[in-house]
Amino acid sequence: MSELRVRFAPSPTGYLHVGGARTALFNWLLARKQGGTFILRIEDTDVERSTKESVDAILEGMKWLGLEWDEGPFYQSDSFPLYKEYVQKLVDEGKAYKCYCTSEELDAKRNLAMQEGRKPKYDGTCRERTEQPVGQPYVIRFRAPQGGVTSFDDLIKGTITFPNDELDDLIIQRTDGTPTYNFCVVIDDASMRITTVIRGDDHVNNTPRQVQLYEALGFPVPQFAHVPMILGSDKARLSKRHGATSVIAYRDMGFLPEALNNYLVRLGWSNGDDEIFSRDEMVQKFDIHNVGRSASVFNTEKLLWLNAHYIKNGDPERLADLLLPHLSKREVTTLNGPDLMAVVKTLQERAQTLEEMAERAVFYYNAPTGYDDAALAKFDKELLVAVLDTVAEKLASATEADVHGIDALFKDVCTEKGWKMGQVGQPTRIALSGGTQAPGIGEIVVTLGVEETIRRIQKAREYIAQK
RNA sequence: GUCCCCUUCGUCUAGCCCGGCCCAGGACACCGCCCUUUCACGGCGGCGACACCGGUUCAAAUCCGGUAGGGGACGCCA
Repeated sequence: MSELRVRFAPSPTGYLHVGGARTALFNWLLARKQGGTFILRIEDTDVERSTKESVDAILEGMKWLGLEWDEGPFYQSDSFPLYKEYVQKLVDEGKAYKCYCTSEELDAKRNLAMQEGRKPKYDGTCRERTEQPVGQPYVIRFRAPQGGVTSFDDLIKGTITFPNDELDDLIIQRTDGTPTYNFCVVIDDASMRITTVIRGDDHVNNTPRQVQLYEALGFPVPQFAHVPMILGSDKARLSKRHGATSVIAYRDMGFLPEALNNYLVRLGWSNGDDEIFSRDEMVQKFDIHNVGRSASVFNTEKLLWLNAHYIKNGDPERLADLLLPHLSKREVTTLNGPDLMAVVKTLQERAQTLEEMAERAVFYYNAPTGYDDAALAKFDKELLVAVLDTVAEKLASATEADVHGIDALFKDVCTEKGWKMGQVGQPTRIALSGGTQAPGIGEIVVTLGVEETIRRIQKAREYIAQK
């Protein structure tokens, strides 16, 4: 067990999105790789926007991806007394002070500064104030060091330095007495003894403030690793407008968790030219130093390719289980039809998602109620009838019931009657599935069973004869 | 506006730290061919990038400087 302690700290204001999932994955990976501890912490200091539903959605997403945490979930809202204590400590030491400026005044000053092209930072009105108004609402601000620089060594981006003059006295406690984000993270990361903070790129600018806080509080400063953003196809920050961003939405669209994990880990991180990683390989090969410095675009095409790969190589039994909800969504019941595992096997090489697989599996359970007339029109009516009759007849007396045997049977029909395989296979396929996009004839017949096959062929024959 | 970060094929990336093996490799997508009873799978091939400008050097994708473009932050949100 190493001393490494990392955490994933989402704020419960929505579902778990792919960006957060990747951050969580990197944390998890590093913890597993180094035998460290992965902690889940819910950052719900914003009582207004945090919801129980969001917490549940996030946990559901994490579990689906298999990112099991070792400690937590901890809730920041449970630590309010702790934060208060530290705020008081800073005030007592003169490292924080009360500020009576109202939000309105602050907004006005900010806007003015922006207009005049200045940095919209707090002007320090209350920093050196001596008289303390009684009964007036106030916030508490951190007395940030002036002059000099604050810098830190980012595991991904290298050394990053900020002039202290760019930083202002941030609010650490609101008018209502609740603590703010930048303060809470520091207290939490310190008290949870986090050694490495892996988080989104968008936090880089918060880091120097936090470093100052660590130092003011006398806590050791952890290491930081800021992972680049995930962008949409237009290179703008990924949002709903680019399509699905929720991890659970991907599950519902028929993606496998291993595919999403594999996709996400390759977004920003690489191990030479490797593309496919099992969980174990990921853990074994992951190295935070191989995470790229630039943002990457989320590309569904590649995710689809990976998903198809994992479907193709997946365990049919497990896939069958996972397929169930997608079938019931289509009101398909597998009770009176072929074995679902057998069905899955015929579809593994033909589906990119479980949704697609379910769609393609429907005909196995619900006999076609209509046929692809356009496809049928390519053959003479007489030929169709003759083919279906012959096939049904042959099948009725068939002794072989495996795929090879059935395929051989169709070949025999062709040689005996002088037909081409296309003239026999295609009509039969349409008779059995209703359309032209289906698994191999032998596979369908064996999966469906000879009896049901003959029934369907006869039904199609009737349909064609009556036209 | 200010600060911080980023910039290799359409996309994900290797290479960059430790210049030459790179007129830049892999993958997805796309195009073509092959396989084939459909749809797929698979195989083979093709298209396609070092943002730009200077400098250092015998030699630069790799080092240095600048420019441009993009992203992020600037909240009593996290």
